[in-house]
Amino acid sequence: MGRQPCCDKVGLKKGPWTAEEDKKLICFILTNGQYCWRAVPKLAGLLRCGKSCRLRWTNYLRPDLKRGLLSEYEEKMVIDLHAQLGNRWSKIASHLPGRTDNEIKNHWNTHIKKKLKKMGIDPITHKPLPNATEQTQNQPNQQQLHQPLEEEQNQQPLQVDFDPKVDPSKEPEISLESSTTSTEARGEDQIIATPQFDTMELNQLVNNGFCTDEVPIIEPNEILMPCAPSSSSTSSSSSSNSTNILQDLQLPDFEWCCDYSDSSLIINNNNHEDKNSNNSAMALWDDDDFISKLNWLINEDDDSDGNQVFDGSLTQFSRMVTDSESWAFGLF
DNA sequence: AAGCGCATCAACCGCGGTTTT
DNA sequence: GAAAACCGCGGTTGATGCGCT
Repeated sequence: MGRQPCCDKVGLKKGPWTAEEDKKLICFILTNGQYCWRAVPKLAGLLRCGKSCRLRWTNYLRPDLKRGLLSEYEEKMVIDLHAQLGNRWSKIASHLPGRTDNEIKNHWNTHIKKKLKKMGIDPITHKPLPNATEQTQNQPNQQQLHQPLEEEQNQQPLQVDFDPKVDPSKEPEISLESSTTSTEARGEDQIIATPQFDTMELNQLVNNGFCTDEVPIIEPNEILMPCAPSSSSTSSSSSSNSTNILQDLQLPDFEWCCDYSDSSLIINNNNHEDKNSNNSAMALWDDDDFISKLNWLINEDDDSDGNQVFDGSLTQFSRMVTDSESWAFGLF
């Protein structure tokens, strides 16, 4: 005999998640962390399968998600990584903090594919389309941009280090020299997350194929959003467009951080002096007022079935998670 | 204002590899 | 070792929104 089924699929809810479901899932993960997914629906009081919960969390509710269109640089990264990895969206996503495989996949299919085709580039092979040679004469040599995987891997690629200490408002510097100081873990799928073309080609690509008017740039520094109630925050016009719902709530300053090395999710209070230090540093909560507010937010509208009474102080949880839009809809 | 078509993206489905019994 | 469930991934779908006529 094998295992017992994780859940009885009869009677499970499908389709779009409601704010209430989001809230339940968030509360559960707040209290338990990312737990065995098959147990989550039952324990969280959700009529969903664990798979659906995991998907909802990873693609939508995770607080470290960066919402909004991909920036130019992210698009370039995606294109280059796709040239190296193909449709391995999760691997590509792992090089783009705050982005999910689903998001990248969607963006590829809806935006990048079209742009590449428009440029006369085959989005699958990353080579000029056969019938587009004329069109590509004015374009950068795409075979230079994206060489076949085997060739690329035998070369010392250009390299971009995602160093959190580097001013995030600037795009990562592209080194034209090979480097052995990559900060990323070396693994089987280690890909130097670097566009395989030089800066001139990059500029050509940007100027010829990527209209900056089309893609609002989200700078890396917007991943970690300073949440001081900004007088001119354009994102405050709509909660649904907000990068972080807590901005909308105008709670005390903090920023979401994420230690991508082990996927730990943390909240980093913006008041900390060391906020620019390595993201892997576990931030502590020292704003009792903020904590009490969050406690109140969660407890204020507790589930009537009592499954998710969030009766502990948030300070006891090392991994804090929350969501943007669902908080807006679910808690208010 | 209504109808239509297109674009977007959240969510589902199915598969393959891994883990557990 | 086999069987069955779990998990994660990639492909696809369908609901919704938006722009155009």
